[in-house]
Amino acid sequence: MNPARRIRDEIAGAIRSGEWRPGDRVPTEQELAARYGCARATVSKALGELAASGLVERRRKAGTFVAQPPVHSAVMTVPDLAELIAARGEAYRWTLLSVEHEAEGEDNCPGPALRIDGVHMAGGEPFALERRFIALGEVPEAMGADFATEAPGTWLLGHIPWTQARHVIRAVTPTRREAAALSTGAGAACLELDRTTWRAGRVVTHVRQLFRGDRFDLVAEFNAGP
Amino acid sequence: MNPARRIRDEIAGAIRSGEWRPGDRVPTEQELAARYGCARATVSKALGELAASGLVERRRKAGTFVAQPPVHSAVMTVPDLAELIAARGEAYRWTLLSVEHEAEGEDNCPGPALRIDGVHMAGGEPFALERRFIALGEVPEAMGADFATEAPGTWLLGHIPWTQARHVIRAVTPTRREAAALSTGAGAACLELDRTTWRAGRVVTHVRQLFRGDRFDLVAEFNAGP
DNA sequence: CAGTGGTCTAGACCACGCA
DNA sequence: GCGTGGTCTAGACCACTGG
Repeated sequence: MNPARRIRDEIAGAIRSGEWRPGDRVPTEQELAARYGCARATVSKALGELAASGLVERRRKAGTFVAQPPVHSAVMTVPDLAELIAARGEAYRWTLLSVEHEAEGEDNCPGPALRIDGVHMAGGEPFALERRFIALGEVPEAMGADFATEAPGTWLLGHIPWTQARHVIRAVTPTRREAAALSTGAGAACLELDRTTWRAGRVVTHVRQLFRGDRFDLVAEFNAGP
Repeated sequence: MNPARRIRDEIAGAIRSGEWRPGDRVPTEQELAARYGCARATVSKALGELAASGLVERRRKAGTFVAQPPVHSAVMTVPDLAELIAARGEAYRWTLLSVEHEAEGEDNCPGPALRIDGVHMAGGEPFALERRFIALGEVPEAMGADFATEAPGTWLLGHIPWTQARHVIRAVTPTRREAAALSTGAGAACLELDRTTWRAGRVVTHVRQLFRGDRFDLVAEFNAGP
């Protein structure tokens, strides 16, 4: 076994099992190097990975300590709708409702923009409503795209990879129009996913997706450490 | 500037700006070492960090490549309710409704368990309903805890740090009882957060929290790279 | 089988922050 | 000051895997 991996996993195990408690001091790099019979750089790499994953905190002069558990963050999977629906064994289809050219998009997507409305369908049934703004200042080629055949999210993935994004998740009661478009009851709870996407600090697109509460949920995993 | 940091940031910038596209080949460690005038180990560290953050993919013999953008994952903040409410400037209070000792908890928390029901209050108003199971096989000391004065989540944090967790987020319509307990309309959408928590592979606790849709939303950030 | 990343070593110097 | 982590070097060997 890798010395670095072994050191990392043994320390991670001691922390996760509760043997080492938050605030406990981890042995110094020199002590660990002596104990494991390896170079200090190897120990440094192992501790660096543990620090990067949040299991320990390192302070100069003071030493390395077991960190306080950050129970509050988790990695959430925001699925690609086409993939998600295909994985369920249902047929996916995108239905375009409208494309409008606007001089001023909205708060979350300023400047000239396209406003695209459509529906994601699963097995012939509406699955999610989508309203999207695409900043034409950032993605002028969106003017020439055909959003009737390809969902705008899919098109954007091919043209603007490597973005940063912010998601806001809410539970909302749909309007009558929305409920009708989703073929759901007027009072049925829906999950709203708002995503704003940047590239190099500038908004590329903003999308609001509305899901039937009885057909969609999000899953997030929290796994501290390597 | 750190050579390693500089290499890392310049490559990350080239990827995020779109200059280097997914699938593009990154120069070899030797080429980068020569270009930046540093040791190969330094380049290796920088590329390793980029790989750890998902910006590049490394394959032996083949080389290092710009990865496909994983638009589907984001880091979600699952707030500590007491902190969240305090940050809003409202008074936080936990109200215990009941504690039951059960021989068999439920699917998500098997074996003997405590079942605890209660309400998280913000500024005198109900903010979230909570039903929690605590596995007594894993946390026998929970029998002696006073869940009237301390919310079970807070108590657990002090006794079982460093767990792994899985969250499921849904939009639901509350039952009449739940709506009444939350002081909200019978048809108002609510956000449900289900969290199952493990330690060393065994379930420690399972909690279902129900929030008023008009008073709570979740935020997730996606920021690939360092 | 050759080139790439993966890992490790032994040593060095620096920066920081507590005493 | 002085001990800690932070970083870097030059070199080495290994493991994998694509051509």
